[in-house]
Order: sequence, then C-alpha cells, then structure tokens
Amino acid sequence: MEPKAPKITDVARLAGVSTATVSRALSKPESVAESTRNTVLAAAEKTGYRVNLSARNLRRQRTGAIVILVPNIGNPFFSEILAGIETVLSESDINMLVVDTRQAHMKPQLVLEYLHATRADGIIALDGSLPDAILAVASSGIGAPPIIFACEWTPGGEFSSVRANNAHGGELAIAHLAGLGHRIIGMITGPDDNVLTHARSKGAIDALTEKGLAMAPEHVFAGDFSLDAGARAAQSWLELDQRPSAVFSQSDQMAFGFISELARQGISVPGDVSVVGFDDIAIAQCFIPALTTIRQPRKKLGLTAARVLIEHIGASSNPPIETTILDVELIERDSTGAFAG
Amino acid sequence: MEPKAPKITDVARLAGVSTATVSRALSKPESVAESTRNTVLAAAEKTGYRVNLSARNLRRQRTGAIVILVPNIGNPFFSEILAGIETVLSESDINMLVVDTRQAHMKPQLVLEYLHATRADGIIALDGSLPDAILAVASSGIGAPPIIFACEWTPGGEFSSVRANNAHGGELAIAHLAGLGHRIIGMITGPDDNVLTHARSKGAIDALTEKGLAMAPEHVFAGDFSLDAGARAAQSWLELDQRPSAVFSQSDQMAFGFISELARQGISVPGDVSVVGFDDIAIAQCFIPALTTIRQPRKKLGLTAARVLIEHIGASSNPPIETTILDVELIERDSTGAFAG
DNA sequence: AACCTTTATGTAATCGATTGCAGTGCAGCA
DNA sequence: TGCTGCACTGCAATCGATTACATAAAGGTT
Repeated sequence: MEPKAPKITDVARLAGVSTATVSRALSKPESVAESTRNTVLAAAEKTGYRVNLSARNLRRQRTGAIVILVPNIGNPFFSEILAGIETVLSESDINMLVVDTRQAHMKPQLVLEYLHATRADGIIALDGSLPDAILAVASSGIGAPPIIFACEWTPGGEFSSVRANNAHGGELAIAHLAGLGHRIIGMITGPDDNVLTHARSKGAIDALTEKGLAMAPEHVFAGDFSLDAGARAAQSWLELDQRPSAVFSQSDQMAFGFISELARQGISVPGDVSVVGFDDIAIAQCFIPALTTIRQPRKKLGLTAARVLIEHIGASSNPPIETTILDVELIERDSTGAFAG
Repeated sequence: MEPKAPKITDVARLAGVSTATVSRALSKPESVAESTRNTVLAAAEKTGYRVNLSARNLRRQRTGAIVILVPNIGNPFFSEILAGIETVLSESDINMLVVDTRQAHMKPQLVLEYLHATRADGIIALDGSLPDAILAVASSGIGAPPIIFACEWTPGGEFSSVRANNAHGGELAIAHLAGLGHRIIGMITGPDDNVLTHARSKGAIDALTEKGLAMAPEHVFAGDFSLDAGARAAQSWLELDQRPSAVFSQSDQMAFGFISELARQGISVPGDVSVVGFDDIAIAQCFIPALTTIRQPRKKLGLTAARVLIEHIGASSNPPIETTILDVELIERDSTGAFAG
C-alpha cells in the first residue's frame, strides 16, 4: 500500500547478491562478473531503484553540487554564463546551486553558509565584489572548497579566474571610434569599485593616449551597467557645452539607455553621436540602430569556469592559481559612423 | 596539521554534553535548558562547527533542495522568475537547483533523474512542454515529490500551476489596437503546441470576434518567441498584398525582431504599422520606439510558485491541484498609434 | 600435488546527525 | 515521607550507500 522507495538492500535481495555487489555493479561495472552485473541491473530496473544521494554523499564525503554566486539573477547578462556552466555540469552529474548575492551583501553570514564544504564541493563566483570577510574565509585553509571567479575577479588576485580581455575590449572600442575620425570621445563607466570598470577604462585611456588623445573628466559618465545609468549619462551629455561626438559605453544595457534617452530628446545615433557598447547581448543586433559593440564570449566564460573548477575539485592537492583570459572582438553595426565635422 | 571539519561529537565533547543535546540545542533551542544551550552554542562557535547537510538530510529523509526546470537558462525572460523563486527560497534554507531542459528533450532519462525524490523535495517547472513520459512519472504516486508549473502549464491540468492571465493579455492587446482604429490586425504567435500560444491567441481572437472583426489566416505568423522569429514574420508581412496595419506579437523579443527587420526595410513603427508585445521585459521601455506591451508579473510568478510549492512540501497529505492566475496589464508606449487611413 | 595469483563476492564498519525511549533529579503535593 | 509529574539529558538505533578487508573459488606454475 505504501510504495516506499526501494533501497539497495531490496535490489540485493531480488538479485540474490550482497549490497556491496549491487553498489559495485552500478558504479564500477567492470569490477563485477558480467552475468552478475546483468542480474543486478535487471533487478535494479525491476524495482525502479535510484540511489539515495544523501547517503552516497555522506559516505563519499562530498555534496555533488557546486554553488554559483550571482550578483543578480534577474540580470540577463548572467544568464548566458549560467547556460555555459550548466552545459558542463550536466555532463558531470554535479548539480548547480544558484544563489543571489544581492541580499547577501547585507548579510554576509548567509553567504558564508554557502561557502562551506558541507554545502558545495566548489564555488563559481560571478560577483567580484564579495565582502572581504567572506573572501577571507573562502581562501582560508585546506578545508575550504575551491573557488573560481568567472567574468569578474578580485583585485588581489588570490583566486583563480576566467575572464574576458576587458582592457583589450576598451582598446578596440576606442580604436574603432578614433579610426572613424572622432577626436572627442566620452565614456560611460561601470561602478567605481568594479574591476571590469577599471580594466575597460584602462584599455580605453591607453588607446587614446597612444593616439595622442585624452579624455576630459567631464566626458566620463559614472554608471553602473544598468539601463537607467545610460539614461542618466544621456542627461549629462545633453548639458555639456562641448559634447563628445562618440561615446564608449561599458555595457550594452547602458548604451541602450543612453541612445533611447537621446532619441527622446531628438538626438540621433549615429548621426549626432556614435556609440559603442560592451557585451554583445542578444538584443544588440535588433536594437535600432543595431549596436556596435565588444563581444564577450559569455557562454565560453561559463564553460571554461566550470571545467577549471571541476578539475580543481578532482585535484588532491591545493591547485595553483590559474587565470584564463578569453578574447573579445569588435562587432561593427550601425550605431557608429564617421565623424561628420 | 590536518584541519578536519569539526563534527557534532567535537562540539559535544567540548561542551561536556551528549551529541543529542548539541543537536537539540541547535535545531530546537527551546527544548534545552538555557545554561546548557549557552554552553553548547559557545562550543559550536569555538569549534566553527557546521552541520553536515548530507547526514542531516539522510536522517531526515529529505534533500533540502528543489529543482527548477528551465527550458533555456540563456533566455532573459526566465531570469526574473528565477529571481522571484530565489527570494522565497533564501528565507527557507532550501536550495535552488537549476536545470536546463533543452538537451533534456533529447534525453528524457536525464530529466527523469531530477524528478526523483532522492534529488529534490519538490519541482518547479517553467517548461510546459515536457515529454509525456516524464510527466507520467512525475504524477505517479505517493513517492513522487510535488511539482508545480510556473508561467507555462500542461494542457491536461493534472498539476498545480501559477500563471498570468494570458487570454486576458491577448484581449487587452487587441482592444487597444482596435480602439486606435485598426481593423486589419495580424499576430505573431509562439510555438504551435504551446499553451501560452493558445491562450494568447484565444484571447485575441475572442476580442476581435466581439468587435465583429476577424483575423485572416495569412495574417497569423507562426513564431517561437525568439528574436529571429520576429524578423521572419517581418519578411512575411512585407510580402503580403494586404498588410495588417497593426500586429500583436506574443512576445517582446519577437516584437523587437519584427520592428528591427522592418526598420531595415524602411518601414516605420508606429507610422506604417503598430506593434504590441507581450511580457514587458526590461528593455521594452528603452527600445526605439518604446514598446507598447502586456506586462506579466514575472517576479511575482516566481514568488508565488515557490510559496505554493513550499506549502505543498510541508503538507503531509497529497495537496489538491491549485491554479493561481495573476493579472496582466497593458503598458502603453510609443510603438502603437492611431490608424492613419 | 602443493602453492601462488587472480578474480569475484560477501561481511561489516563507517560517514554524521537525528530522535524515540529511558533515566535522572527536583519540585509539588498529600 | 513517599509519590507523581515535569523538565532535561543521555543512550543507542537509524537513515542508505560505500568500501577496506576477508574469504572463496578458479586457474597457473613447478
């Protein structure tokens, strides 16, 4: 009447062998005689047996899961990275435990829970700005599960990371605009304390310097990667006496907000101002005008991070810190045009 | 030398009590004398003890996780729903295990793994088109964990679900367009076998009928909710002799693809054709033109689904099938205008 | 034939926390 | 004083699978 979940002893009884043999037949098939194996598999099939993961994990001293720390799950930018991670994990029978760190910045205790080995065998952090207290614990000692940063990273460089060549992206953006004849170029940045902001800004400034150009402080609009920040930058741009004829936006979202707000005020892109984005999210090619942008290999970021982490988990000793940098590329579309005097 | 993770016996020894008392002090504090409790908590703090979840789950016969079946993690539409789910779960110390079902449609076996009670205490499916074989198992019997559909649902109605009032959304879209004077109205649909497609189409057709209008078969463009599908619909629209002066796109993404492709061909929105979308994703208000659309409460969908599921998990008996329908609303922006003759 | 390998399987300890049951001590009450 | 009841706490079984070690059988060697 009560259809309880069959356990390994049920299979063993039906197959007429010991539980040890059943366990082996299922996880190390080659260590068991073929005839026995067939009997066991048939019995397992017949009973509908599934291994109890809590029991297995307890015995094996692992959790079978890795946690992904995402700054904001609602942000579509991260979803493609998650997809990449998932692709790799689904082949390794490791589960993906997604945690949003937004409220966590309020409550470091809560995130700390997730960093302990009892929760996960490893961690992928998409959030470079985790509180120091958390990082200290994460990096402390042998018991802690391996952690790897994807996309963002920590300034100190104490952790392995997989990231895009952000500085080069900044260079490409500027080189493109300068190549079109623009001399006064503005920039919409990410948050002040963000490593991506720094890297992209540095690349941009370096490229300008190399061409003998500079960027006036009032042409740098402080943003935070969001649509709103782009719209705010547009307001600032409108109020300038000397307006840049081109703007490098450090995220596509901000570029959309920027262009959209300008359009509302009758300013056209690329007619009145050229705009380069960063990320190449899906909608970029359907925006009007289609957005010229720096493509980040987001899926590959996820794939690579997951692969590296799995390797680290497998390694017996403390693996070395490993930094992987992926190439970016400029995708030229319709939001940039030649400087028109 | 080897800093092994402290276990409950370590805490017990340090506090001078039994493991039973430690366990109780931590999980049912009121069942233990105050002085003892303090001693135990101090000892736990001192050793840095964290409960081993595999052991607890094994003993308690649960997994502490629920799985979310997402058709495509990379699709930003789902991310807000995930955010809603996460918000609720983070308060319940239940983990969120995200699984992409794309490759799963190839391999039902793989998804089946996740539906078993050994993996999760419950399931939220954002994918209404799971293979029947899977659903059969999921609904079969007492051992199976509760499952609830969010956003999409199954035609048979054998499962609880939380969804938006899609039919009403279709009605609102058509009413809006008809109110602007449009008489020949087209529609870009989702996949043929999708419940959302059916509901939205039905609402649209009903609203037309009520106004004495009809929709010609050649004005129905078969899509799949993607950007590309919208672009394809634009091609079809261009080839028509009699072109609809307004189009209801069953997703914002398709609306973007549609408008973008039309723009490329010199057709303007809303000048030459009005467009209403569905979803109100973030970018809709920044698109040019800003998109008139039907807003779905995506975050609330996630919140509600998670709450209902948690309730079901808590319930001892088989809970009744429960359908929650959330309101949608029309957000009027710039992609629709009065019929101009 | 005696002995050593190799292969296949079983026995039983183990992972770490939870919890039913039993015991202890103390207060209240007749 | 003796008894009952209550509040705490401890003992030990238990969750289900894995695996080190022991055992047994079969094959090979001299």
